[in-house]
Amino acid sequence: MALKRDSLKVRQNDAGKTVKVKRARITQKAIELVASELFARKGFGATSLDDIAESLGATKGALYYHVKNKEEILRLIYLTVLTASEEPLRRVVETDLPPSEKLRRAIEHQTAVAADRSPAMTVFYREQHYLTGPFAREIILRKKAYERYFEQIIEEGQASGVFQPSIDPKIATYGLLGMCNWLSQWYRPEGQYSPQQIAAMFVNMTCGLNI
Amino acid sequence: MALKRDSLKVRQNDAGKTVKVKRARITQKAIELVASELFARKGFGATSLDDIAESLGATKGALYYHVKNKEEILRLIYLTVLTASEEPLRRVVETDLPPSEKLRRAIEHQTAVAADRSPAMTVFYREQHYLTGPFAREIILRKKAYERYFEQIIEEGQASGVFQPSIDPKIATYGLLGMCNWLSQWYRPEGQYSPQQIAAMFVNMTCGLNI
DNA sequence: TTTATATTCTACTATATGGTAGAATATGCT
DNA sequence: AGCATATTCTACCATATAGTAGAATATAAA
Repeated sequence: MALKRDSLKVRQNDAGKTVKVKRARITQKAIELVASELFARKGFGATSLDDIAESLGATKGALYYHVKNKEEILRLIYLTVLTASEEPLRRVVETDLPPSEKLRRAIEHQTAVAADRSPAMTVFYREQHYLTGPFAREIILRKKAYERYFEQIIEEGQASGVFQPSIDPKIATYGLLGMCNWLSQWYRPEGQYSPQQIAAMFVNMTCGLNI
Repeated sequence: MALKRDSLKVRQNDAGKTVKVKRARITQKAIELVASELFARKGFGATSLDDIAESLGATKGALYYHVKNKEEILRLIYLTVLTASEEPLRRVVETDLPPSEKLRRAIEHQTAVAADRSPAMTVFYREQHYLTGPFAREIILRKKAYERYFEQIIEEGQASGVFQPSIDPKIATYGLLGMCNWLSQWYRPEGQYSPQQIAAMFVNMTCGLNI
């Protein structure tokens, strides 16, 4: 079922000379990207390693030169999403901006991540139960820590009297994250609004947090 | 691996008489409930029919007397969630209440559904890609129709001048549904707040929709 | 008790798939 | 060119599991 790749054939180049084209080489990143899309579309369990290999124009055996097993591919996706998420949010929290502005930026950031890592995000919030061992525990902890950033911003706003004190910061965090992360269920890049525009509407919707 | 069920043995009843105990009978609903929990915890793809049968104290063969195949179990779950969701929301939309009150009730309803059908909801928003054929298409349509209810409420509120006109009703709907449905990722019945309390906080958060 | 029906169990098949070993091929260096 | 290394391919194994057939057992009615 593996595709016969052009790259294995001898081709004519621009000058008409026959040259052996470099074999299209597989990389970990390529595996991760292709897998993200397949996992998002068909699910981790329903995507076979043969599927992934075929999408890369290679065979299953080649995959195992770059990754230890199927779960490692999933691990790569989780690490990518976390890496893209954590740092920027941490920086927002550590600025001196007023809480409402911090929250605005946090929402913008979360929306942006959900939008442009769309397939990876879909996987991130859907296939966690396939992770096992220490890595699974690590993800749980890092997700909790990530939520804490949002909670901090909200607590700060409540302490300085600009956010409603009647809303539990944890619940508010879940609400905001749900709103933003849900993008992975509906967002399409070709849609009417940019992630920034969507984030702006979300901010407007939730200015109910302000007093 | 199948459990030997007590119900197959001859027991002594309270009066000391030996009686044949009724065999614990499997029903479609029992299969659906057990499967909901297993699917939510391990995923549809990673849950085998043997797993489900074992949780019911039966064998796989018995399952096939009540359902046609594995996908039908998933279909049952989807139908249950939709049945529990659609009607009450439709009634809210069709009342004469002011839009802001309609929206409050809609949020309350959505939160309640997400909370007390928790495993089923997890499955509902995670395993849709395992549905095939006409049923898959039906689900897509009914989900869209469901979103339309929310959009209607928001449009109505904007038309009567009580909701901000700058927010696209579709985006607002996605935001609100995301907020509520995200409960399936974190809600635990033994937690600090009731679904009603959570819904009240969500309503407060999003009163930014009001002018 | 007998009989018909409903329900479950046992044992099996066919298939898909994660993973592996070693051969084959490409690549880059000397 | 020749060699060592990196990378991919082919062919295979072992296992899990959806689904099936028919025997076995329970249930209810007469």
